[in-house]
Amino acid sequence: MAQKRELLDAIRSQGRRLTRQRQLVLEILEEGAEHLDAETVFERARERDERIGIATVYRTLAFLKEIGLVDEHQFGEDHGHFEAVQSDRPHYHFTCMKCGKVVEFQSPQVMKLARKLCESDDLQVVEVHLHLSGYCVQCRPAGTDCR
Amino acid sequence: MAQKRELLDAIRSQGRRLTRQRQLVLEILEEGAEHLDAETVFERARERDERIGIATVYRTLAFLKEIGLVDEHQFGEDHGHFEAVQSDRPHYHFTCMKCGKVVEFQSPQVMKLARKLCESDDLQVVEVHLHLSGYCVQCRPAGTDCR
DNA sequence: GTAAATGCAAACCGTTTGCTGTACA
DNA sequence: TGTACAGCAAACGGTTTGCATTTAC
Repeated sequence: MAQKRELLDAIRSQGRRLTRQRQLVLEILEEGAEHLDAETVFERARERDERIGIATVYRTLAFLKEIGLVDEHQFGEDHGHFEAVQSDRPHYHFTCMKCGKVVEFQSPQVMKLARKLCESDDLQVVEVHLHLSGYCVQCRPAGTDCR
Repeated sequence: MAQKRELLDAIRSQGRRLTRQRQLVLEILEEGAEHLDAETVFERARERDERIGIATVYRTLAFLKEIGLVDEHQFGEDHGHFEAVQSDRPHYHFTCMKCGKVVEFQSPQVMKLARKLCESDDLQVVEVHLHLSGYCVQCRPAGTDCR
């Protein structure tokens, strides 16, 4: 859970407000610890506040992203997935092409490699997205092996 | 340019047809050698065939992707970008957050690292998407250095 | 009290689909 | 000549926006 104090500071620093709805959305992302899409966040929010609207969810997700409390991922689908940032724990994802399961990795080697790739072109890396897809053990086509 | 022969085989093998429009879309992707979105492909196609429709462009892009002649990338934007595959040359992208410029990398190390990450969870890797973003030399905020 | 944020509904925009007519094999 | 494909327009689904109302500060 994010410290309430820090959260308040982050928000108020820009003359913006901590509303019931913003707390709710962030709470849902934090306790879920999954990669929820906006629709799912909306559904879960509705369970606790039946008056919240989908527009508020989208605006809040954009807002939380803007102040750095939430990350968005695409996963090759046509809609975004959101998660509360786990501070200074950059991580990467694998999606199973059959069952959709998502596995997370943490590996400093990825950032290291990214920096190395950028060196020769003098590029400054800010974000690194590594997204693998394939088959998990359960879904692997019979007879194939990790190639 | 893809060999016409191979192209025909790839298409006909499934009882499907090589139409003027499919040739046109593939031509545009190959000569552009950029990462075009569907709208841009459509505009360029219209210049040479004023009767082609956007639906045909989308259907053709999906078709070319299906038979493996075209790749789609998201680049964190809300719409897809397409490119003709350069056979067995997997590559990765960097997007400048200010000017939008795209830089490509080729590095076998990425696939190597991906496989290593997947080993312990017994995952079979099929696709690897590495997408970096940050600032190019021209756009780098003044006074900052490659951290 | 007064901006900022919400809720609702309508708009938006990239993409897909249904249908009828066209053209590749 | 039969069937895959094209063109058009309408539908779709995720996301954004305009506006009146509410609420945090």
